[in-house]
Amino acid sequence: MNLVQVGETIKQRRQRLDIRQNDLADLAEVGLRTLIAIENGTGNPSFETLTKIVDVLGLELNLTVKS
Amino acid sequence: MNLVQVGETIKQRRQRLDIRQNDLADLAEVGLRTLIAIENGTGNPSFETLTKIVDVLGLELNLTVKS
DNA sequence: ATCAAAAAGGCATTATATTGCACATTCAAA
DNA sequence: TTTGAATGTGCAATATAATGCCTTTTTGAT
Repeated sequence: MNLVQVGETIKQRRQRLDIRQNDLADLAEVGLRTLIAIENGTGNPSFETLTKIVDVLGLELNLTVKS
Repeated sequence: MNLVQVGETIKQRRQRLDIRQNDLADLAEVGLRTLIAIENGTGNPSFETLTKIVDVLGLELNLTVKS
């Protein structure tokens, strides 16, 4: 799971939930610029920023042993 | 999965692999201070920093739909 | 109890993530 | 094809993550 994949997952999930970037950014309490960068695989969000977005979308981050 | 849990997971994995913080920091190419903060649940690492460490430890980050 | 190595904290500096504003581009509906 | 909404960018300012040096605390072995 790299930054591009994270961005794709977030974007797809947002679209499936039919939310606009602007609203997701508000709900997650992050800047629109930040959300855009993440969805596009640009940027390098902090864990906290990522968590805020992920939480709103009903997604979760996991850390497991690579199989 | 919050920052504290991430720190615990990393620390436990590092200890299981019998690596010192100093060596893990070198292998992952992050500062020792940064690693310490992460393991202690302090700080707020960027995705990239987290990935560097996680990669060395044979762990992986996943983003999935919360069940 | 002593000692050495590992872990952790204080502080200052540097690098960079986050943000808002204004503007540009893309897209979908009328 | 126009037009408004959604998405995305350039730039500058601010917040904060990352780092190193030095010191302190903790841990584990003898």
